[in-house]
Amino acid sequence: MDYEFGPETMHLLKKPVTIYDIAKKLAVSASTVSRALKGGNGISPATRKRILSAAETMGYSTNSVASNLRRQNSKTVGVIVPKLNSVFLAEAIAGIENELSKAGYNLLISQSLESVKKEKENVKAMASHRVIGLLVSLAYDTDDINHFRQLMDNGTPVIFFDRVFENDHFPVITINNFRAAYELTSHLIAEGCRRIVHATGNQLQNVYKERTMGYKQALMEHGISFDPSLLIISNLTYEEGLEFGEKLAADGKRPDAIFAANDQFAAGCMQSIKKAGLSIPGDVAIAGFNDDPLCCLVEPNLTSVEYKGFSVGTEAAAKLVDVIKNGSRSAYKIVLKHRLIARSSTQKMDTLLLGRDEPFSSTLVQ
Amino acid sequence: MDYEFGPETMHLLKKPVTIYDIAKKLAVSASTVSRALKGGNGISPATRKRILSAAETMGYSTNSVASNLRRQNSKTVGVIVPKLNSVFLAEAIAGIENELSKAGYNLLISQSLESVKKEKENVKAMASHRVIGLLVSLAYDTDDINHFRQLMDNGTPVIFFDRVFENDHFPVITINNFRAAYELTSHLIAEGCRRIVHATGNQLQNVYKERTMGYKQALMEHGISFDPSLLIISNLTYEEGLEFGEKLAADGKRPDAIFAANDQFAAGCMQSIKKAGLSIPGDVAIAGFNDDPLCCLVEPNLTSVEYKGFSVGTEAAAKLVDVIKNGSRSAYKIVLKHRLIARSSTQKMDTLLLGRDEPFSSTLVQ
DNA sequence: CTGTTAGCGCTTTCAG
DNA sequence: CTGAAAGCGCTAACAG
Repeated sequence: MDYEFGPETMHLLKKPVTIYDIAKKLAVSASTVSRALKGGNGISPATRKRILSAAETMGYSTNSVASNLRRQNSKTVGVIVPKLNSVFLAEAIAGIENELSKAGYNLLISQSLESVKKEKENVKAMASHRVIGLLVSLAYDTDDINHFRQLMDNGTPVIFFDRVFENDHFPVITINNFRAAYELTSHLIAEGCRRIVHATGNQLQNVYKERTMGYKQALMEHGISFDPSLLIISNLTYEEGLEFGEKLAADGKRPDAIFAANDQFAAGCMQSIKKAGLSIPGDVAIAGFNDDPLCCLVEPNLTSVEYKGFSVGTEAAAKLVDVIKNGSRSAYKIVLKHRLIARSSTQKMDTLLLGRDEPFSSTLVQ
Repeated sequence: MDYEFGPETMHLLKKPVTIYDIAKKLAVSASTVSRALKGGNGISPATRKRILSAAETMGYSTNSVASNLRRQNSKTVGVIVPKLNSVFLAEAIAGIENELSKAGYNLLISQSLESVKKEKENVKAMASHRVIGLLVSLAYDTDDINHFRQLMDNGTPVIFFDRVFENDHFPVITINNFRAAYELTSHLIAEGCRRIVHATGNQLQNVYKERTMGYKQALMEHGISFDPSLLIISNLTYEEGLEFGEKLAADGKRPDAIFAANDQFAAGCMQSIKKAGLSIPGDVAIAGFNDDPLCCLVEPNLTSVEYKGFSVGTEAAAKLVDVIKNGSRSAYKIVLKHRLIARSSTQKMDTLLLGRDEPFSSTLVQ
């Protein structure tokens, strides 16, 4: 048999066998079959066995579409992320899938491609599919979350992770971005840096806004006045990092450190700064954020903030399962651990590895 | 209003509005509402307008579960991959989502975690959900594809990509792994390497098996006899690469090149070999496979075979859409372009960049 | 323990 | 152009 069911040959297809087919064959009622199939009580072991084996031989496959409609419950969870091809988000989704499949849920996934517009469409699709919960990391330009309102109104739990919007209605899962950036900046200052560039993203996004605040706070506390010309807003791609590094290397009044809000940008900077013949961290110290695997591949190794996508995903999914099953909310904000990992890209002094096994903020904060 | 719909407060939830609610409100029939909503003909512009605006204000959201059941067509495509947190697969899935969402389909995604057992469960779940098509990259230990049989039998198109199983029933999308490995090995030989290690994965997997064959073929054609002790079967992680590199550096009768079947392993080797004080490519040339972004981050830059996950995903999805819409099969095998990119990790001689803009094998092969 | 019955929300003939 | 009626496949009262 070959792979060629054209519009003309459709009639050749066996159509899926239903519980009625099984029922007829065994001369029982459909409800008996239904009961047998779902494995609870209220049915004799004998008939169950007959039904199960008939189902097997007839090639029966539950129609969950029908079942979902009838039970008003889809066993499907939606996930909306800005993009699927990012190490962090891929890790997060892996964590989510892992957790959710354990709980017997399926995953409907879509990407907003960093656009609120598509995000709104995605939400609508999720609503149509009657997902029983939604996990979301917001698009680059999302600046309010009214488009999630309707879902919430009919009781569908929505949980935000990583790129979130602080609010009083939905749980939110992040790290303490402020604190992490504060720690990182303080580390740079401790290494003797004074003119520290901060390259970051859209300030509408909590993650970037908070990191910027942490950066400013650290400067302030160390008596360094904030220089707006050292704050760079960028899309934080590797390429933009490259470009920025080039410009910086040519700069007469060159900064002595770069703190980028992600590792890609930092790696780009590193590349072009090395190419320009400057030494790292001697001339310019460089730090990133996320602790992407690339941190240990570039030379010198890149100082960064560890923030595991997999755990974020796992945590978000676990929280969702909890909310679905218990219907209650135990915390509206979960702050996950982070860890500053100082590597050679910032260690001008002979300092010790700063990575701490006792990270700053651990889990649950109400 | 707060986020706390417990089992006790469920009655507070507005339940979703149906077409009947709209119908009642406007004193028309449900079928009229249905027609209006789906935007075809057979309805007066005036009533359509009324219905549309009522739907809007009432917060109507199509119940696609019901609609799918009725139409016997789910508009949902399934994706099963060995894991979600791999650069290649994340790229592939991004490509798939991109293509499929353009066509108006939704994505049900699951990972087999490299286990046939879970893969089988995943297939069952996909079948239950009545996906209208399935895209699959196989698990590490999958050695037959009978578990996809039933889906095919009721006419659901299944398309394999990357890790595939050659067969006469389902389309398959890959690159010419044999050829790519052949080219890469030949390149190493041209650079003067003679004792070339090939580190690869499970030989049940087409991708690894074919690469091994390409490697052997190149050796043979250049009069180098195949030495089984130079063929390493591994899980190809970075860590295993590190380990292997260490062992190799200590080896008295050291090989002069490593061709790893992925970039992670190659990068690991590079790391520990550099640490051991050997020069790359002087003492040992190293090449990987996939052209992961890391290739341009490590030093020296890693020679690899470009094979873009995004295009593979896009191609697979496009093919699926085609099959779904036209029901026919135009080719059972699609071979995508690959490109050998020689970088400094293998260029002992002063050869030119080997990257060709006219790659070897382009698209469609029947 | 098993069967009957009545829908879940939507689409689709078929009549008007 | 609109309405009535039937039913997709399954589940859950409710009877027996």
